[in-house]
Amino acid sequence: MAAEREDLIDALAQVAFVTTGVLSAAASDRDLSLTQARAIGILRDRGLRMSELAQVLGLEKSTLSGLVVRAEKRGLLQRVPDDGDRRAALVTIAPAGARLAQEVRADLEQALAPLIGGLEEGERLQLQALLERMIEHAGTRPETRSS
Amino acid sequence: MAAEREDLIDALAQVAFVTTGVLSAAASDRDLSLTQARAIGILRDRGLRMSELAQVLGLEKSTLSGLVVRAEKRGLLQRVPDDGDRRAALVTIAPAGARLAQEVRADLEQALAPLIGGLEEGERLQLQALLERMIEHAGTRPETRSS
DNA sequence: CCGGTTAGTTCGCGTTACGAATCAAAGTAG
DNA sequence: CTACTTTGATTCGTAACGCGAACTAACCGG
Repeated sequence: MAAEREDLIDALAQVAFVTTGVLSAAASDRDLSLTQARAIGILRDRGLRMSELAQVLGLEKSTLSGLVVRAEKRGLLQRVPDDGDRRAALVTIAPAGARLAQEVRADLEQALAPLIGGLEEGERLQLQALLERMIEHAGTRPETRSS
Repeated sequence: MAAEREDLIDALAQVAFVTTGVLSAAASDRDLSLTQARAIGILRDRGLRMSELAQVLGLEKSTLSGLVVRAEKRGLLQRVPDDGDRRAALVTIAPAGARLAQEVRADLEQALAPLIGGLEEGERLQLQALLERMIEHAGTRPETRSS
């Protein structure tokens, strides 16, 4: 039964690589790095502070600075000063960024279609439910990083 | 029903990021890049030619060269000449690399434990089966990259 | 042999990411 | 009100990653 768990890990890893690979390709078609694509995807809904976004992405603040500067130069993101704390900057998505995010998302969906297309409607829902349960439990862990 | 599919995509992406994030952390604890970790994971079983490994990883041959050189310097991989074709080099895992792969894998398993631990035994098998079906259909697609 | 193809390597370049140092704004005594 | 510390973010130097173009070596068909 330990072997079973190992196989699950393998399957998870493989699917993860395929998914990120596809996303990375869709992103780079639009001159976005995988991380930039992630960032605009995350900011689709809400704005975040630099430090918050860095944590979500698992990056150092210094790394994020550069990333946001580049994205801002391209008009994909924008930094607005957080009123109430003049040190903090709120990163929000700009119209062009939202558009790009939409496109990348569409490409991702299309590229993954053959994978999930092989599943029945009910199986898709099952899969989604299982994945969402996993994500829930992921929140339990405080840190993804160790160093 | 389009919304359902979108949610599945979201769930897939999130799980993919968590998984690669965890793996990346486990790898970097041992001074391995995510790609290096992938490489030694792939070579766990079988040896591959440079070009084959490059394709599996979705990398350019030139990129792989550097990666293998660095890994070889650390005694993780080794290149043996392919007899029958003196141009080709077979990349195989070295003892130290196999040990590291084992460790990384153990860490990955441990880090993912809370996620899959929330599932019943039967659900785990279900999930694994669904993921494996997806991977099968992934093989149908000829190329993961576009440019 | 000789052109064409295939396997790998080398080189130069830009991007990504990290960590240490720095700076400004907040918070916290005393 | 003036220090001292903490927090949010940027800058700078450095290393690794990845690409594409150019190159070498070996195979392959005539």
